[in-house]
Amino acid sequence: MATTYSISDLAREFDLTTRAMRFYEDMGLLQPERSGPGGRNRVYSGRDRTRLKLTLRAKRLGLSLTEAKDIIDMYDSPRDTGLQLEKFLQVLAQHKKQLEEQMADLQANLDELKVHQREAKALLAKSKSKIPQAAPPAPAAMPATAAATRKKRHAA
Amino acid sequence: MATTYSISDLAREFDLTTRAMRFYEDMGLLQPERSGPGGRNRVYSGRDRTRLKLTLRAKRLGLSLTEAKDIIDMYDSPRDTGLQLEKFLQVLAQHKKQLEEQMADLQANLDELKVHQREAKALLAKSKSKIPQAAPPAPAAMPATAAATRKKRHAA
DNA sequence: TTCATAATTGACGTTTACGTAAACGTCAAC
DNA sequence: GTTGACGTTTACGTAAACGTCAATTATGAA
Repeated sequence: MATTYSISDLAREFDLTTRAMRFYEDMGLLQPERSGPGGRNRVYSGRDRTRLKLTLRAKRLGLSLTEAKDIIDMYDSPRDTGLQLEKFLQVLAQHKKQLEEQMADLQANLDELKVHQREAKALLAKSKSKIPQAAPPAPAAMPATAAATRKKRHAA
Repeated sequence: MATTYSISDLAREFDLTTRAMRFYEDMGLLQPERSGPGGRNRVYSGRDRTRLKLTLRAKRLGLSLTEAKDIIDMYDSPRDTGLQLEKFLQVLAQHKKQLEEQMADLQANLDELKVHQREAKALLAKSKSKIPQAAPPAPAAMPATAAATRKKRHAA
């Protein structure tokens, strides 16, 4: 039999609340089966787990849940005919372009960050070699970014 | 005299509404001067323009406006003393780590995307060389992502 | 049996990031 | 002198993504 998961299994593994998981289900991202009396309890498949993982990765990259769903569904959809394949390739190309744009943004941030890092290190070295208390000139330009700082849950 | 901008100048340049710009001001991201009778009209400096640019880049990478402000302010803040410099370097290192994590996410997405791309191309070639109408097997796994698909404004 | 633990379904609350009027001022053009 | 383009403030509305109860049920341990 295929491995399955309870809602709290996945919630623990990916550090999110069960509320969030049910919400993702409402959004159509997950489609767990049911078990127990009256089919009350949710049972998640490996496919659900994968989709959840992809969803969270998409979120970290700034996508909305709807955007995430669209893409995941596309990758997950049947591509039987040649027409579907061509359409699929089109969307892939577009998606790829977007990813590469984001890569550029990221790279720009990293580059600027490194400049500041070098600058700061140089200044620090100078202030240490000379007088431990001085007031060097002002900063230079300014970059910006930081990856998603996610909130911790009730993980006792 | 330094170059300045009106609110619609910047709104046009960065494709956002004036409402958004005023909102960014409320958030502390921009601090335009005032001009005209009673100092009603906003006048943006080059520094404002830079901060706006950085804000939007941060947004594209999935940051909230508050997160963006924190970072931009930090890069923009005075770092006179050695202690401030060390603190600055600490935060930089942390920020860098986050950026690199995001890089990894992005790279993973791109990699998976390329796999699918190759697969689809192969299938398409096969279906073209043999019969133009066939039904090959099911898809493989599934990646996920796409950069921020921003909405167009009233740009008539 | 009773108590704790994990699960369920509502349903209202909250934060973020603006949208969308409404109502007014100003200046140039017609 | 009024129309239009651009600017302002005040203020309510909204979509997204959950948080946070509340009320109920099932299961397993004590």
